[in-house]
Amino acid sequence: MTAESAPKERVRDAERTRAEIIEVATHEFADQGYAGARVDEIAAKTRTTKRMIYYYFGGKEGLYLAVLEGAYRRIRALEQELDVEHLEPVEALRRLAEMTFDHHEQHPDFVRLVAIENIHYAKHLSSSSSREVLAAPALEVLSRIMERGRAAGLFRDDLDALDVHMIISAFCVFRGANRYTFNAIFDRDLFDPALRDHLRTMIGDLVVAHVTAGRS
Amino acid sequence: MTAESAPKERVRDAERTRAEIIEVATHEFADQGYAGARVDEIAAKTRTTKRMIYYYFGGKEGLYLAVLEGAYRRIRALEQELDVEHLEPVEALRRLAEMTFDHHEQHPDFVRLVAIENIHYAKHLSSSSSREVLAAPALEVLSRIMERGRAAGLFRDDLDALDVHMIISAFCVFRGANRYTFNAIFDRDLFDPALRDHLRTMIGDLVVAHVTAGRS
DNA sequence: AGGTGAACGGACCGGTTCGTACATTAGGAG
DNA sequence: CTCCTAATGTACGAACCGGTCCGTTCACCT
Repeated sequence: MTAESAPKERVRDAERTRAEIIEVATHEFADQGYAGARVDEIAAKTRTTKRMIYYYFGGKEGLYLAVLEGAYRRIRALEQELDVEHLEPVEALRRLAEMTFDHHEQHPDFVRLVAIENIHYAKHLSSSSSREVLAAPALEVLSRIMERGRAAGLFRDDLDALDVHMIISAFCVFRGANRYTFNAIFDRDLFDPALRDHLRTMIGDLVVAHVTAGRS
Repeated sequence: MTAESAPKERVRDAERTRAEIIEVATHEFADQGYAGARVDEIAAKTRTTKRMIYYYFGGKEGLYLAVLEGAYRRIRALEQELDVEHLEPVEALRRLAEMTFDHHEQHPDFVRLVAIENIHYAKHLSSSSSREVLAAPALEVLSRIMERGRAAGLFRDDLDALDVHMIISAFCVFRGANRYTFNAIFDRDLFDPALRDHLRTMIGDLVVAHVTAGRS
């Protein structure tokens, strides 16, 4: 034994193979779309063969579903980490918006997969193990912030948390999902590092202005 | 001659055939994506044959490009109609936002084609007859409104028109492009007629709150 | 050690799909 | 009327692509 801590490099390792297929497939589907992605190509970029894709996932659609669920699972895990309970409502809201912003910037594959899934009318997401995968924890955090803000008389009292979530989401998703056509038309790269802080501040300003509108 | 005004129903009509192909292809590409759309299927839904697609557009990619350019051309034509010069800045801005909202609601195919084009990194849009097709007239209208708003001391003076345009666009595009996953996750159909007025008012409120933030 | 089942590889198949060669007709010009 | 070309239809080919068949090898268990 040269290394006892290392769990021994097995030639045959189901979990290892499965995970590698998912990883490669995530990039391929995100890059090419569902119809555009090629099972042969995914297999080729793996250390294993196409046979294994069918062995583990049943087929192209099964693989896509696994990719989608994996992506949502990872995102949900990240969302659950955020803790803004200790901040005052206005600052907490801004931070939530900025964290969503960072989040979407750091996971372009996820943003693209969501766009692709929408092209397919979310039919995979609708069936899947929906109820378990879904339910964004970010929304619960937001609800709490807004409750506190309302109680303190800082926020408007006619607002729905889901509406506010949509505003933040729309901004951050748009930036990632539409950056290419936006750049082609307006010649502005929304992912230009020099623009990042500006946009990040903007979504904070925007949502704060909205929930505090009418209050001095 | 049974009808003199009717331009005679010709059996062979290049423009007619061409237009019908574009129309059908627009729906197919918007519905299935580029890779998902089938040339045979498009041809079958036309009164003509696949041969004509290759005759007029050279191939699948050429057809897609023609569809994309046509969609942008139609949208641009609509944008040029809007006239808010007679309204005061705040109302004008709200109206612009609401018109964009209506606009995206009435042209779901366009919204989907933009999403699809982004999946392809806007490579078709970037090459194409870009400079001519692009340049959204809506942005010029917006610039004028903001200039007037600033001059009247109603708007903040540190805002960029393109930023404001992005906010409006993000909201309206998100509603159309992400409605399916949003509905799957939050069980709220963003195109539910009962919700329409609420969302329409919201984008107006949002953008007005943003540009007037800090002003009493 | 040897048996057993999970994990794996590679060749292959059948339908699909983009694209084309070739034949044909409509309809206007002269 | 005739010719000539734009416009159109039919049939087919070749590559592609998702999916499967069959055989092989590894790792663990007794």
